[in-house]
Amino acid sequence: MSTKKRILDEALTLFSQKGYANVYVAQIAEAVGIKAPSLYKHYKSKQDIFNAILDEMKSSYDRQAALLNMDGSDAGADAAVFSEVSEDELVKMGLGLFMYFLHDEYAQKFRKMLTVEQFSNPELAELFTKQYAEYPLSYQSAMFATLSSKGILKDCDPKVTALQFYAPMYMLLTMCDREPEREAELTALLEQHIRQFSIIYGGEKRI
Amino acid sequence: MSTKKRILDEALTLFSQKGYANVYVAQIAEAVGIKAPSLYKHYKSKQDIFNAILDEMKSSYDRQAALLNMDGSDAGADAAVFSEVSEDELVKMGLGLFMYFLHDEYAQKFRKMLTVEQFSNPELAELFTKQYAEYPLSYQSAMFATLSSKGILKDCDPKVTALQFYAPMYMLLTMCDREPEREAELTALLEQHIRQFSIIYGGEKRI
DNA sequence: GTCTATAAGAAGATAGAC
DNA sequence: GTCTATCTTCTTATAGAC
Repeated sequence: MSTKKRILDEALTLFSQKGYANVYVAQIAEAVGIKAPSLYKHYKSKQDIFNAILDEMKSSYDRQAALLNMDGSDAGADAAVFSEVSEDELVKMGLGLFMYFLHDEYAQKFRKMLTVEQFSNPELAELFTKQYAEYPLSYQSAMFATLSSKGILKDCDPKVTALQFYAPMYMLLTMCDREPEREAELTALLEQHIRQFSIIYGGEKRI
Repeated sequence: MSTKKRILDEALTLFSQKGYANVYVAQIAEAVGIKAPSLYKHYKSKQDIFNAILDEMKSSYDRQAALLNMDGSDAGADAAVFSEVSEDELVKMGLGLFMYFLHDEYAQKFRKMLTVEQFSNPELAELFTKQYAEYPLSYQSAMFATLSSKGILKDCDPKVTALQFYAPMYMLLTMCDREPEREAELTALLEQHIRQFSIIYGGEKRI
């Protein structure tokens, strides 16, 4: 990997652990294996490194969303898939997605960095809400709307239903971020959540 | 108010906005209306100020929990109260609690500070989880268990039910923290959440 | 308890050799 | 592109007068 790219990687790791202000350029340089002044041949300032990470973050979200079909463009089609799955399969899918977001290094570091920097400027606050609330909620909302219209799910406001499905998952994810040693316990709770949701919201044709 | 106390107040305000590392003792002093060196007559270091805030935070939580009967000691009694209320009253109570946590300066600043500092040490991570997940969940869990046993609520795992009730409220709260201008919109969503929860989980005797 | 002056050191960034 | 040496500025903290 190029030095320029490796600087971004190591900086992201450090920023996600300590926050921007607690990371010194010398630390980033050391992690990369060079001295601090060399770093300035690649980026003109520490802030410039942060901005580059943010740019990367924005474009990577699009890639990731496309990968997971979570860009909101095809929720109807996904709903068609969901409508065929059993409760066990729903659990498997939910857990799989959860594990991906929990363990994917890139995703986890982005999430932590945005978490600790969210109040440092309004642009980051908006990005945070979009990424971890708006986008997933709008996608799931579209999916639940389709499922409701087919009578597979109880006929409730899909936006609220999405909130009730997603918010617990997100809370458990952030708990795992803080206390990774509790992953097993929290994952079990996640599974219970999905099963109970499926029972409570299932229409005649239980999903 | 004593200078010593005012230092804590102003420091908390600044820490919650910018994070510990981005706040300089000179800024705290200026907010209090004194010069930085004077501050060292009250606290021996910047870290000492942070620790004092943390101590205050811990004890204030106990006071607050007692005030709101949210210390888990009396969830059964609260359930008795809940079992008598209508859906409208449940909404009113939920919104009231939400508004308190959203607008109470102390509560909001604590929450923001803990949010941005949660990964800086394991003790803070644990405190965060306790305060914003474990405690509220265990309280509500006890309450829902009582409601279930009385047939007022569907007979589901109370821990999961609490998660599904609380996590959406907490998510909306953090969204308001980031983008206060969206309060009206998000509060409306909160009300829908409570109403839908009440419908979905209501037993024969709808709460 | 508050001030001014200042020490001590950390951290971002640059200069210029290789 | 990387290094050593260095500059500059910022920041915590102390000394000592009032």
